[in-house]
Amino acid sequence: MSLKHAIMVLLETESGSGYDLLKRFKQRLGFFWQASHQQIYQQLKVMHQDGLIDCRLEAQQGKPDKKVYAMTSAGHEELVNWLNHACKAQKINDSLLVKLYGGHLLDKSVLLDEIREHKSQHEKALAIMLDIEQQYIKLKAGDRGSLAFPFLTLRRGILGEQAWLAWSLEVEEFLLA
Amino acid sequence: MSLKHAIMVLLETESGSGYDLLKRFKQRLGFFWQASHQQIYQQLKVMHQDGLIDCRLEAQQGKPDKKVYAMTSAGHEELVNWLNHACKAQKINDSLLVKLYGGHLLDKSVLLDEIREHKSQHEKALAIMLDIEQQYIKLKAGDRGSLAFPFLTLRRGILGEQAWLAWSLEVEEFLLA
DNA sequence: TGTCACTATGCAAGTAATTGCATATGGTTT
DNA sequence: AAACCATATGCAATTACTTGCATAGTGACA
Repeated sequence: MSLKHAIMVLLETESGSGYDLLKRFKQRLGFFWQASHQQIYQQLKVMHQDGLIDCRLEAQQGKPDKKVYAMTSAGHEELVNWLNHACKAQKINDSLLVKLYGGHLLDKSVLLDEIREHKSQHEKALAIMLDIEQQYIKLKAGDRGSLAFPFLTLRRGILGEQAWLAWSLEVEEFLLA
Repeated sequence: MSLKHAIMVLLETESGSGYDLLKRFKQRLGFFWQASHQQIYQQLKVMHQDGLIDCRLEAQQGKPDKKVYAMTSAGHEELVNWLNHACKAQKINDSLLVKLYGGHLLDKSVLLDEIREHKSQHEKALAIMLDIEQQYIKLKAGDRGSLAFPFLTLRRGILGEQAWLAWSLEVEEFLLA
């Protein structure tokens, strides 16, 4: 399980509440990792119990109270340890492909609709990523420093989306032929 | 959940035991779906209880008995129904990218090792897929018929692996710079 | 004035997947 | 003879994730 470690990578840079982390998660890791609010809150609770993170209550005006979490040294140690051990090859369970594999069982038009919807989702995602990429490229060399690693993950997102798009086009052509 | 449906897509074409299905799964869907033997046996049990598949005991010589499963009409109906409903966008939780995102926390050489290992895994997977692609391409048009849809999923595998490789090279260059 | 979105957190129940173990035979390798 | 691989199936415990619900204040919009 490494949702735990994904959260720690974010907390390592900056402390934050569950809600903060949820947003940062979607903005920064969302291109290659998805997690729901329940998952994050549950994990934070467990991690706190395990002493990997500290928790401090913070009262706010006009808004509900926050629980602000911060890494402990035990957490930092665990994270660095995890980072230094090889991770297993990625698991990709894609139901669209299962569907396509059994494509002879359904109507071409149904498939075509789904592929087009799929394509449009990937187009949108790609547009957003290319935009972020442009922002990064415009930065002066000196300002890029700490963003270099996140940028590499963004590149992965871009190349991944482009591959999806190229494939969607092949499938579309096949279905129309 | 669609491991159930992935299994049904396979059973739809041909009946088989859990063990058979496990092998077919790895050969045919393994490029985009991974499942362990426990998962498959458990699913088959549940699907049988739910009346989606039949089960027939088959004695064998020199080998353990088999449980041969086959689709029921209820199963077929459920499958076609699932195929006709849009599926949710794919979830991709990739720990290598989490690691890279926090790359400043570890030694470049450790990262480099992991990326190279990653690259080599994708190279191997790509080689296998390209090989299968060649076999398909060599077939005469008449023999391709039922393989057209599986071929499209193979293409997805190929494009996906190529994207991983291109990205690995970018990362490698960055780490060496 | 009702509805919607945003901030902020959580429980409870159920489903799905992983990890580790267990059994049993036959054939091949060392 | 021991080790290992392939065939063939499964349980039990734990971990991870999903689904649905619940609370509660603020600000904007129509």
